[in-house]
Amino acid sequence: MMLPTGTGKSICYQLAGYYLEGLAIIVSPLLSLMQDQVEQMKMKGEKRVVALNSFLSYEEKQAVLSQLSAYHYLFVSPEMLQQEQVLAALKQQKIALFVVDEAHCISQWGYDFRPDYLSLGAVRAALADPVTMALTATATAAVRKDIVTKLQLNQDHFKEWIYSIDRPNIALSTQIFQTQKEKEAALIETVRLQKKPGIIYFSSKKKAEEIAALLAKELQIKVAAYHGDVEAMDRMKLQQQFLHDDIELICATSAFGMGINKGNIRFVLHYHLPSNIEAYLQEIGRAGRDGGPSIAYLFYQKGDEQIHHQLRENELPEDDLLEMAYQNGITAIEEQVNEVQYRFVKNQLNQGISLADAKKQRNELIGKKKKQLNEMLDYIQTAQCKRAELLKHFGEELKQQLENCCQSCGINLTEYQEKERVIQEKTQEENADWQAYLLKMFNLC
DNA sequence: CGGACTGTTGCTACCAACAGTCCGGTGCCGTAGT
Repeated sequence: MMLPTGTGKSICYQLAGYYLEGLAIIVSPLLSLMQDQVEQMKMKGEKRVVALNSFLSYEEKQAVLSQLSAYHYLFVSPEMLQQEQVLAALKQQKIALFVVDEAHCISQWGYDFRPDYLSLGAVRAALADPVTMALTATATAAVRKDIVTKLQLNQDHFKEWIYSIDRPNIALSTQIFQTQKEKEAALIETVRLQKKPGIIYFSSKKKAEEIAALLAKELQIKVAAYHGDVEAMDRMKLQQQFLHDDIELICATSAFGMGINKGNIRFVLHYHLPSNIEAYLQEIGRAGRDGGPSIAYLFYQKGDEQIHHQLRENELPEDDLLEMAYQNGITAIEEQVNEVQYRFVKNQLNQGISLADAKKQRNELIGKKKKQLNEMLDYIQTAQCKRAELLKHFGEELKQQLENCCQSCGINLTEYQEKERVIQEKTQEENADWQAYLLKMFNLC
């Protein structure tokens, strides 16, 4: 099922699981998503729900596994399903429903970053081919086909529910800059005028931190940086603060997003371009969930794509490393490769793939990523309607002409901007408020 | 890969031209050590 976030993806498996006999397994990509879901379901009165993950101690995990029949919903990561003990315990149960949430992860992460996503098909087979539901908000036709194949769904017995990816209330702005200075100046000006809250996306953790500090200083707004190096506890806090409008702006890498359910995000700005169009759509799709007028800005400067070239080249092992691993075993290259490279080689070896095929698969994957980045660059450059381009990528056609559509069709920016006078009054008022509050707290007035 | 930044050279007094260096994402798991 492909349907936009906020339209009730969770209820699809919750309701089905409720009426079916047996256990519903929900595969989820993030621990925080699992915890959220479990908490929400418990709050609504469903107690037979548990998340089996590394938050549990050894004893707790054993306890869950030994009394699986007491549960109706089980949240797990794809990695957890690879553990023999877990799979063995699940095999003893009647599986009512096998759900893959955020199913685009299969295609997006399975080939390198999180290979256990590709083994979900084997898990399904081991569980005697249970009824399966794959859910996502953004997947191209190719990705959907990949999901069906990798999950080993019966080609004749599956049905797709596909909804439009178009978000008419999000205007699509793209701007091209000659130097970094120009881009930064435009960023400050845009953020100053733009209605908040908002998210700014970066391809670099360092840049996210840097700009967060700059904006805090220049505009005196409540802003925080969010990326993979931020501690889990701090991440949770930031999410909560953002959710409650205590923080009005987040400077983030792609780490920020999944599971962010906030209605009033008024803009998403890309300081760096994302690595592909689907990622772009996912990221801008976090704006305007409440249906209110929102805008996506994409700032591009020639050369910005180099980050992605470099990341891609470092991601997978070169020929010499592959050859060494195939000759002398995986341990021979352990010291020279990163975790993702190591796992890629290990997987190829474990699956008995030949050296020539391993090289071929690596090259195909790199080629696919190059193509995806080029599509992103084409989108930035095109003088055609941006919305029509995005829709075309997902096999859709633009049906209606919008008033505020995109850079090519024209956007009336004032629709999305604060009136500066109002901001200043508000800030002064807020300042007075917290100062008075502090004084009162310390009994100074 | 190519822009941004830093340091050196070269010619001559303040700075232009060039060479060299650096950058750079996403999460699960188990285990060891603090």
